[in-house]
Parts: sequence; structure tokens; C-alpha cells
Amino acid sequence: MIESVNPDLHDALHTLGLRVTEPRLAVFEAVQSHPHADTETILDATRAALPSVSHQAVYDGLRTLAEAGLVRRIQPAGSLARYEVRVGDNHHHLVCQVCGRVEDIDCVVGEAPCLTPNDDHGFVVQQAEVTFWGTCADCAPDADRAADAGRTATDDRTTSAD
Amino acid sequence: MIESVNPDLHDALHTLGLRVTEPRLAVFEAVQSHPHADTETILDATRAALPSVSHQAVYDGLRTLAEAGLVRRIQPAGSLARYEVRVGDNHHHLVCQVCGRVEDIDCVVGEAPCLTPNDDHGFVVQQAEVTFWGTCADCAPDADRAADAGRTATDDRTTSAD
DNA sequence: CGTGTTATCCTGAATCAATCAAGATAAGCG
DNA sequence: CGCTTATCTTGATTGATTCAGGATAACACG
Repeated sequence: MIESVNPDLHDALHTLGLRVTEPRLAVFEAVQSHPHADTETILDATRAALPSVSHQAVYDGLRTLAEAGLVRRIQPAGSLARYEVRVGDNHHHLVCQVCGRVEDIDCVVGEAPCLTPNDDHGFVVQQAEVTFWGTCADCAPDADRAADAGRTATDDRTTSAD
Repeated sequence: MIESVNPDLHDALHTLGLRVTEPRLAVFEAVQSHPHADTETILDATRAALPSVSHQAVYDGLRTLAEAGLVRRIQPAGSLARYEVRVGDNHHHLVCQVCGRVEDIDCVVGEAPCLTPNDDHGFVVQQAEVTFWGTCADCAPDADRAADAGRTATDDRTTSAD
């Protein structure tokens, strides 16, 4: 039922010693076609291709693919887990504080060195994750309306590395 | 039972039209003395000062204080909600992927401009949050042992703005 | 192409942080 | 000091995620 058998994915799973199963392929395609979708959306999308797939197989597939590095799991504070297939390409996220919508930020202005902590507290740092919090265009009108009551000069504030 | 009645906190609550209650003061002090603690730890710490306080009052107090901007709620992926009293001072976090321990990073090397997205997708960006993922000193031995089996040149990789 | 091993999936139940609801209490104004 | 109502208490509920045991099928091997 999976029309496009992704050869790269097949090989990647195989190389990692993981079995190539229909649920896994369907879950991967669902993530691919629904970037930043939460688990329930992935579940629905997976069932569109493989109607009989179980709830558990999708959870398990997402975890396995994430651990294999084939999908990336993100979870902005207060949000459900979300998944995407873009991995290892140095991008970050922009999250709407109103509706939770997520967009990709290909890179930040500036170079990687700016993402080095000044004191690593003895940690071995493996990754720097940047999340931009804001209000998306669709939700902006609501925010404007709500803010109209108490608009002040502080609204001029835009990005701050807070 | 609250030995040190924080005058600043008292005023801040009052100015915001919020009532100054023992549970709120105790919750604030618990957060202050247990940086990055999760809700259960805050609950226990609050009860050390105010034994009869309810579960709900602590949840409510944390939410109220967070909405008032008096405490900051952070929630690294896969972790429970954590709280801290440092607000508005431009700092970020370093999270251990093994034990979940959180440390503060006062600032990143480089300037705020490096934390401006290159394409805001129509969002009004209010804040940039940086989370460094790594392994803390206490957990490092475990990681070393686990990695010994398959150590490769890629282990040289340190920070990347991934 | 058969066969065996076991990773993976399915069904169904459990977990548990967090939230909701309704009545009781007390903060703070006049 | 008394009134209003924000806040707290008690108790139940939600809901994403995980756990468990038996059934199925991927794939290594002969």
C-alpha cells in the first residue's frame, strides 16, 4: 500500500539492523508529508496509507525512527511532541505562542560560534537548539486586539536573546 | 511560617492586582531556593514551609507567578515543567540528556544579533530561547563507557547549531 | 524456496503530570 | 468590621504516552 518505497529509507533501516516494515515506512512518509505535525496527526496520516495500523505501532515507529536519527522529535514547551524529517541540516524553529504552529528557520543571522556557551559547567555539549517564540500572522490580529487595551512603548521590543 | 517576607515580591503582586497569600510566597521561595526544580520538588519544598498547602495551590501559584513574569517556566523536551526566579536577564540553559539536570548559561558567546531569524515567516518574534543539550559531568562516565564500544572520529564533534 | 528466530506489531490496560469543578476560606477594600 | 470575590481545598478527571503479553511477519540461513 506504500506507493513510493523510499530506497534511502529502506537502506538506512537495513544498515542500522532495523527491519523494514510497512508501518515504519508509512510513519516516515506521514512525517515527511506533514512537517511539524503532532503524534495524532501522524497517526491519522499513517492510517490514510495503512488503515489497520495500530496506535502503538505509530508511537513505536516514531520513537525508533527518532532514535535512528531518521526523524527529529521536537517538543516546544507546552506543546505535544512534533516530528520532522529534516535532520542534521542546522535549522531551528519558530513557534507561535497562540496556536502552536511551527515554522523552520534555515539558519540564524550570524555564525555557529555565537552558539557556544561561555561556561559549559563541565558538560559535554552536543547540540545547541534555538527556539524563536512569537505570534504567527494568522494569530496576530487576535494579539493586536488583545494588546490594544494596554499598548505601550515596550511593544516595540522585538527579538531579544532572553 | 514564611520567615522572610519578600517586600519586592509583595509589592510586585500587589501592583499586579494579585493577592499576597502565604501559598504564593511559599511557592516563590521554594522556586528561589530550588532553581530548575520540577513541580513535585517545588511542592515538597513549599510544604516544608507550609505543610498544609494543597497540590492545586502550588500548581496555581506557579502558573500565576509565571504569568505575572515573577518566575519563568522552562520545559526542555522530554522533561517535566521546571521553574526558576531568574527572569529578564538574558540567560539560557544547558540540559543533561542523561539525568535532565539543568544549568544556567549567562550568555552565549557573540551578540544578540546572531539570534535573529533570517526569515520570520510573518511572525512577530518575541523571544529567542537557546537550549544546549549535552551530558553533565556526573553522567559523562556512563556516556564514555557506552561510547567506548563504537568510538569514531565523529565523537570529535562538539557544539553545532543543529 | 522452506524454516526458525525474534523483532515488531496488535490488543488492551495502566501511568501520572496536569487540569477541571464546586464549595469553603480569607485577602483587602470601603 | 463586614462584604466581595480571588484564592485555596478537596476530589475527580483528562489525555498523551508508556507498559505488558500474546500474535505476526521480517529476514537470515540452510
